[in-house]
Amino acid sequence: MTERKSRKDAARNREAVLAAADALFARCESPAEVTMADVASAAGVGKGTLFRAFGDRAGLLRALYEARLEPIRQAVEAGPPPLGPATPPQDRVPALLDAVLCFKLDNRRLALALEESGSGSPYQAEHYEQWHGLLQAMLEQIPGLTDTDFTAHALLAATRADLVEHLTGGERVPRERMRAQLANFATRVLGLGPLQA
Amino acid sequence: MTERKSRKDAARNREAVLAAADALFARCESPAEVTMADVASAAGVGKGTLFRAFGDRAGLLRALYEARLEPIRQAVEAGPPPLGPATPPQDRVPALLDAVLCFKLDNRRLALALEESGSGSPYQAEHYEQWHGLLQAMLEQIPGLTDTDFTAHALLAATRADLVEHLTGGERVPRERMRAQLANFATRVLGLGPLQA
DNA sequence: TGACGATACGGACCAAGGGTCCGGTTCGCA
DNA sequence: TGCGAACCGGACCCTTGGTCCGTATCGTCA
Repeated sequence: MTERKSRKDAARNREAVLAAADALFARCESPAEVTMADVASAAGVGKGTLFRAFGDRAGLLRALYEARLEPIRQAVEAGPPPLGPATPPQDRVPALLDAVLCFKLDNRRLALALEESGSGSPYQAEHYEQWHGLLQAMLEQIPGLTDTDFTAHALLAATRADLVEHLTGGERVPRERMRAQLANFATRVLGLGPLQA
Repeated sequence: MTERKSRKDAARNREAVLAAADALFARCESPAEVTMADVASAAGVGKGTLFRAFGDRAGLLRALYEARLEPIRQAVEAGPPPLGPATPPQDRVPALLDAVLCFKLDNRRLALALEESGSGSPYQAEHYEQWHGLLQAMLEQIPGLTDTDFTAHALLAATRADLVEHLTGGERVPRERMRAQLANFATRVLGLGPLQA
């Protein structure tokens, strides 16, 4: 491990900040109304501590996001089917998209905060690169598909946090229905046989 | 006309502000680095004037966007094929998507500014509602398609400004290639016959 | 044309929030 | 137990969106 041991008060504070931020983003309506000062005071910590630990607001969001994302990443990299690597692409692509969608559904506020307030476009984020790369590699193995780079982007775009938020919050689309619609859409894009209702 | 006559200095200033903002957003790298004060001074106008004319930053962006969008809207509502209403849906859907994509390509910075800095999600914007509604109505007329609401969202998501920006700016995808890829993607989603390279 | 009410102008001003700084404290190792 | 390093935290700074009000301009009516 290259990680230098840190003082335990520092580690404790880092955890406190993560927990507090998590709670605040979950509680609040719009991520914009959670200020860094709020997070600091909720964690019982000074702003200096917060910024030293995470660099800036985007850093805090990223750290939270990555922590939440870890289980899914594990399941994708070395888990059981249909997410794991042993699954044929035709089934794994929809499974991956479904996992991403469910993640966004379960972490609406957080994903929203990261995508909108995160410095620059979400396309520069490391985890996006990973999802896109993986998805593209899977698409590449499906015969008859071209433009896998663009197709991967387009499929992932259907799971954008603000779209998900709009569908659930504004149009009141239930979770299961949305998952079915995305699966249907993916199936159609993959061009697998005649789609059924 | 319900529009009350305004004083001509007001009208002149409004135009000056629009022109200045247009130029600034086109010139600058990221829309975030164009401040309201910049726009005001570039237009030779005070901040008060600017805010009275447009309400807030989002209002200015919207006004600019709408002005740019007008020609396309016209072409869609009552123009020649393939954009006009006389075109069969199978051809009109790709045409519409292509038009939207070209618009985003031609107005990258502006669209980016509106989508990211525009108050709230871009899904609350009036023009998005219009595009989505129109697209959905067209999809509805294509036999064999279900989930037209979601499908319309997903197709439009493939033309999001930050994705377009990422593809052109980061991945250096040429304009024509991108248009072809989107057309291909749309075709596949519409489920029309076997797709060719 | 002169005067007057209404409207617009514009820059000083305000508030909020992200990010920085540094004196004081705590930690952990010898 | 002593000491240097690391950390703490809140006061402070600065940018930026947005407001306010005294002043200038417009347009109309006599």
